[in-house]
Amino acid sequence: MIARAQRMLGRAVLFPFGLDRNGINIERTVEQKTGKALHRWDREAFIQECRKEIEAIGNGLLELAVRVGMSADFEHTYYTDSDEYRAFSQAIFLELWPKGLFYRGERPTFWCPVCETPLAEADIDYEERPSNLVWMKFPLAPKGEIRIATTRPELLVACRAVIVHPDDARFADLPGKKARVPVYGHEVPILAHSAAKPEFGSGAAMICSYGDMVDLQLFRELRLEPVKAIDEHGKMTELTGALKGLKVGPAREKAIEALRAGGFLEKLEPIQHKTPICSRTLNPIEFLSSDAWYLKQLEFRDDLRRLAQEMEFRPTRHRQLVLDWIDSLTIDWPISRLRYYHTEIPLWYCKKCGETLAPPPGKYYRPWKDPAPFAKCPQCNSKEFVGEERVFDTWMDSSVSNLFLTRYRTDPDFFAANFPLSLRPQGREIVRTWLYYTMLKSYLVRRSKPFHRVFIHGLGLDARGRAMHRTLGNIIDPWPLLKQHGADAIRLFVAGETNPGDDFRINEAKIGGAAKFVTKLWNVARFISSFDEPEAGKLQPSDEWILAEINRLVESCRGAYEDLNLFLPANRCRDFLWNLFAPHYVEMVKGRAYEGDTGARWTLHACLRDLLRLLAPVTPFSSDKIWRSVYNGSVHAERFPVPRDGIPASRADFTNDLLAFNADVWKRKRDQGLSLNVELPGVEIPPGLRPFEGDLKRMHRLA
RNA sequence: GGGCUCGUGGUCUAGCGGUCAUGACAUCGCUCUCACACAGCGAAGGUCACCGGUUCGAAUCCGGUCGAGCCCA
Repeated sequence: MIARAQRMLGRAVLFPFGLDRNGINIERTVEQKTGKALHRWDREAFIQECRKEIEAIGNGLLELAVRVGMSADFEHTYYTDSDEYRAFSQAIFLELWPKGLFYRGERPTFWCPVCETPLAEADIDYEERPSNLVWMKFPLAPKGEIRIATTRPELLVACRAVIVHPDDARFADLPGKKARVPVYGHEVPILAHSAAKPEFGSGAAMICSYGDMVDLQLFRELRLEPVKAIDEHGKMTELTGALKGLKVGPAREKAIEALRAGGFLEKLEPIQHKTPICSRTLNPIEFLSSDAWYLKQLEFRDDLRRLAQEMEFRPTRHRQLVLDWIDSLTIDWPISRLRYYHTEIPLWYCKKCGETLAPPPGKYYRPWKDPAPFAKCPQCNSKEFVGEERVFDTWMDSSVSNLFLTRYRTDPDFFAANFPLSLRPQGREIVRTWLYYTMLKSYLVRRSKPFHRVFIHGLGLDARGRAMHRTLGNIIDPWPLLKQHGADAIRLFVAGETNPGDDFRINEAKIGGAAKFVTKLWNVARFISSFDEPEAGKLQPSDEWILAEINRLVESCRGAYEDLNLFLPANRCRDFLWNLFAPHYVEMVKGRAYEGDTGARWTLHACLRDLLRLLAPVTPFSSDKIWRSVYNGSVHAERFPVPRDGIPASRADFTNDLLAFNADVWKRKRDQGLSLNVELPGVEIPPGLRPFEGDLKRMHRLA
């Protein structure tokens, strides 16, 4: 709708269509369909399977995009899993490589035990989930005990310290002493630290590798030695003794039993616990130390905040979403994933000296299968290399779509003319990923904002107001709605339901209501098209009145479209046609129109032309169909109308009186049980409406 | 705990200082009136969340309370 509106405002619009087809989502689909986890597949076979699957899904989406009337350049649809796109994504990586922005490190990060890969902060959601707060007693040395509450008793073996708040009087004498960890028996120091929350649990917390973000920070800060209690598959390691091989859930139960048996368990308190989960699988994530590639981002936060200020946002308040996200970042971006259907990280390692080697940008590199593009290691002259097996986080690809589309690297003139792009339209739910990462990449590559304007739309919600989720099973299939009500009705509903940026509940009854409007438009057009359109006409006061009204409509709709607001035109046009034009103006001038009066005929056509053009971005199918059959060419090749000169705006001042008078006459007839086409004697035209006397008398058959 | 939104008839929404609060969908009644019964006309339905303040006057501005949603901690 935005593309169509911008075109009708006179702009040349580049609206490429692309599908992001890399990633864990498609891999998960294949895993679930075949019942075979990725890491048990042959890599090549798995990639083939994913490709087959994504082709079908992608084609379905493409078909849907066309059917709903997206006005994109479907001739040049791009796919992020094409060799060309992947080569481009790798090229950006390789371009940034010499700048030292990437580093490799072994450190604890977010880890999804289901996907078996490290994740970035952006991949993590938080959800309130029921949990047990386990109250335990830790013996003190030489005597006494301390009460500690935890939600992660299975991590006892990895406990390396106990903390209490420095101002907490209950524990004032404890810092400096030692506590003995139940079941496992090792001693850990009790420390005063402000990270302890006095009001949570007993006020004392155990610090384990790694239960949560606080654990992670404290291990780093206090230089504690981590213990690996959970492995990459989400199972307990042999260090946990009796828990070995269990998944986290059962291990927790068993740990509680062990505490109970040892007399350490005090009580279980059911609580709602904010649990970090993988945004794709919705499984609780773990904090695991693993080897990963990182892209620096924390040091650029001030610049990114500045870029966010330099871009215009629609609605303006949604700028806050990206600012909040930038503020909340705590680690650099882990960009490597232990997955297959992604863009490969284009790196090789020297087998002998371990040197990391990066090839020149340009080609599509698959280090896990391709021969190394090097003759010898520049460090040690060795001729043997190992290809990197890991892949990029998909957002590494998605975050360069703007550079790809502006032909960075391939067409300098085109790039110079089109970067930054004028507009990024996208959903609210991917601000912290697509928008944020694109800002980061454009900043690193060009020190520039990626877009002039960012349009952030809301989400379509189900009937109960919940966002649609595969796991919730509440996804609404658009096809039956399209078949029943048509694309225009759905578009009109979506545009007119809520203000720009707000979420909207998908309401089939209201889509039906929108469909009625489309029918109404069609009927009005049919009526008007039964009259020839004169070159010009002698305008009567009624004609000038409706032209003054439509001038106002044109002006407000143009302004709204400029501002990327579809809500206002959708509603104003509906209101104008249904509540003003059709029942009042059309009825008033019918008599004249049938008699061939040029003023009425010219005005009817003028209004229809304006309405069709104003509605074309929202209801492109019907607007165009009508335009083609009544006038010439396509409405989509037209510009928006402009207010007509020579119509006094003051003519619109009659509107309220006219509406009131018509309603009054209709009411009189009905009170007297008269049909509308029956003559009604004895009605005076109010003095204020004298100019309309002729039309009003004929409309109501006033004697 | 912090930030951002928002609370208007059954549902969704307009109005953002000044006549009896807008329209849509749903409900009810009447009507085939020469574009349209996928219509027209009419009816019922609202303490504009609550409390206080500013003002001649507030749904509309200000403060607070309560509630909802989202994001972040």
